[in-house]
Amino acid sequence: MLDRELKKGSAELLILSLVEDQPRHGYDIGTLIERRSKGTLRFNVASLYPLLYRLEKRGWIQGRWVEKAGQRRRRYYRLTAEGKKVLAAQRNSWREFVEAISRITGIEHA
Amino acid sequence: MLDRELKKGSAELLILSLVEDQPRHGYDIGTLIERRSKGTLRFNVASLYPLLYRLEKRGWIQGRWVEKAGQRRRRYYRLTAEGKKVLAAQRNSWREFVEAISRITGIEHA
DNA sequence: CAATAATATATCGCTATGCCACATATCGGT
DNA sequence: ACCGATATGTGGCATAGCGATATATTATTG
Repeated sequence: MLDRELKKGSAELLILSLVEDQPRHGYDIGTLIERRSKGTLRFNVASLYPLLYRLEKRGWIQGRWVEKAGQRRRRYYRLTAEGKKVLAAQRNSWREFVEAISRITGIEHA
Repeated sequence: MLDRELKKGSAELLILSLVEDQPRHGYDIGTLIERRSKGTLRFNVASLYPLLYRLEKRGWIQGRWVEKAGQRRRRYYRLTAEGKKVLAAQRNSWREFVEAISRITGIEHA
């Protein structure tokens, strides 16, 4: 119903936003989304990790393994230059999308 | 990533909202969504019609054939009592969803 | 110290969804 | 006669979501 990019947009938008300021690893991203949304949003690992691989393959994020004594290895993802552009575009798409739904359903947002 | 209801929510929400005030037929719903969203949202018929059948099967909308001379038969859908409840719930879910995304991505809405 | 929870990444396989492409039918305009 | 708009409908493919399951390490708690 919306163009392909927009539809996948909300999931991708969340991840790209979270790695914007600092590199984060998958598990961190998953728990952050759940906590910050107060439980409204939840990522299943079987969706989250494959999505991270897709984003990396597209060159929007770049991962690297970090191993520290006393903790399991983690793969930290940072936003690439290309990813920054995509994030900006997706933010606009999201705004447009929400406005469109508002116009049709009559829902107002705080 | 969101619960099943929420995810299908946006598509269902649009349809339920549009048949809230008056019965509408499928083609009308499709063109209305496209026009009111100024092209941002578009329903493919191969998604729209099956979705209408699903909503009717669940008892949220009720369709009836209307045949008038000088036009092709149309199936008009009206919102059922059950559908009204679902619509109210989905409006709340949608608001929650948008707020959650806003909190995580830092996007403000007009 | 043994069991359990939390952390962290990973994948199989089922189901549902989206949509391209195509099909059918009627009406109005050119 | 042809084409575009209106109107409904479907087969089949590609993809996404996710429950279930697996593996490995560290922290906690009885």
